[in-house]
Amino acid sequence: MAIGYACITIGVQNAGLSRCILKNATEDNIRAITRSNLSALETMVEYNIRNDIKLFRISSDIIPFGSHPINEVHWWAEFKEMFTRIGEKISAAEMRVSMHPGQYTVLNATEPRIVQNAIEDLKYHGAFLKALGVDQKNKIVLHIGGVYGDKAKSTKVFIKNYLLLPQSIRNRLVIENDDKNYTIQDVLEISKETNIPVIFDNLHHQLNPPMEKLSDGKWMAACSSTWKGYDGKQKIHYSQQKVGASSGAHSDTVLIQQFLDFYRNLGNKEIDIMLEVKDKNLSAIKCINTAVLDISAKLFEEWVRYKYFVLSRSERLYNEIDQMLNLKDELVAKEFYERLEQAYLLPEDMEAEVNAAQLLWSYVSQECSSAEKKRFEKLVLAYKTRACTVRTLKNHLLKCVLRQEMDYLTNSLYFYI
DNA sequence: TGACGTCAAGATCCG
DNA sequence: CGGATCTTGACGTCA
Repeated sequence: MAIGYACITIGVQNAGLSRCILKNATEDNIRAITRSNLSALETMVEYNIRNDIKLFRISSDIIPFGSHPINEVHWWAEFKEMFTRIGEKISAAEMRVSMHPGQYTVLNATEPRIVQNAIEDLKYHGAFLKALGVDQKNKIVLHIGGVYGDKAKSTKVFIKNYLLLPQSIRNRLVIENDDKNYTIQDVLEISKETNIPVIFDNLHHQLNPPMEKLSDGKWMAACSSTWKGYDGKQKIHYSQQKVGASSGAHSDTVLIQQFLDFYRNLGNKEIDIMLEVKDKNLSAIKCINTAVLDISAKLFEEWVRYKYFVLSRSERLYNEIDQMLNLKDELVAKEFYERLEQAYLLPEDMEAEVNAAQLLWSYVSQECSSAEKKRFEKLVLAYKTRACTVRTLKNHLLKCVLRQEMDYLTNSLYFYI
């Protein structure tokens, strides 16, 4: 069992990805962005290792224009050392990585150029994973594509084009149900003919259920047998609908009770769960700490990161959690995270925000310049009169914290949520 | 033709 | 100048 997240980390320094637009895609710029992004990847991998996260999706944007003819950089050779080093860290930690070309990579398109682009894109993803030196349990996830008014015919085209792919790419390819066109039943039928492993996506399934009505558990069991030993453990995607948003939109955070209901009903616990959620690594750690690990030791570290954020929302919740953590015997991860969720959902309270900002300021102010002091006071006043948002205030505090290298505060989620 | 999804870059406006 | 707030980009399908 592993639980992981996709592409980017919240609240981790030096882990941001860069990109460029076509207009700026010169050889030098592509090279510089590639180097920077590989360095960010290494930071994210190290973060995952520190936090016992063993499942991670690598962003398709990691190489700018990775499958576009404008990119003529032989990045797999030029950055071989970095790839090898990162790949070794991944393997040594028994982390499983994946990549997921988006909705615009359409292998079954009617237009040959689009099919060719899709093939190039899959080759790019394959080359990236190969450069890392990770084995074929590290997958490339793909949707089936378009329907073009005839699903049976388009399904055949998908299979035909799949068979055109190099064996090394086919070895890594797995297919997923989508929220509009191909149901889990459609995808399983394609798997029957091709032996491609199938990813069950719970939210897509909810929005696009097949004619045949089975429980989620039954569908996941059906997918389970598409995963062979050399493919690694069965993998699924899990997400929750964002309330009030357009259907299919991912929630800001994974609500832990809802996740536990799903998790406890899983027949097969030997399964890897990729979370698709806005707060990324934060929800991954939440779910791991609640469902997988014995967390009492980990929770205190979590609290160090969250505490000022909670204080900025509510002193009552802050005190409740603080007291809860002192009663170690009665410590329950679920209750801890449910209180964090309450804090998330509370509306902004100006008094609480000012209170938290001033507490942090009492640590920061001891070593700051008079200009920083002046700006802080100005921003507090501005915030109180609604002339600026609390974000501005937080950014200023963070800038002071980073300049002073106050390590215990730089990772505080107060600054990032 | 616009919506869909992604998320930083880029542009623009404000004080 | 810093910061807030759009808009753009690059991809393809579908209503």
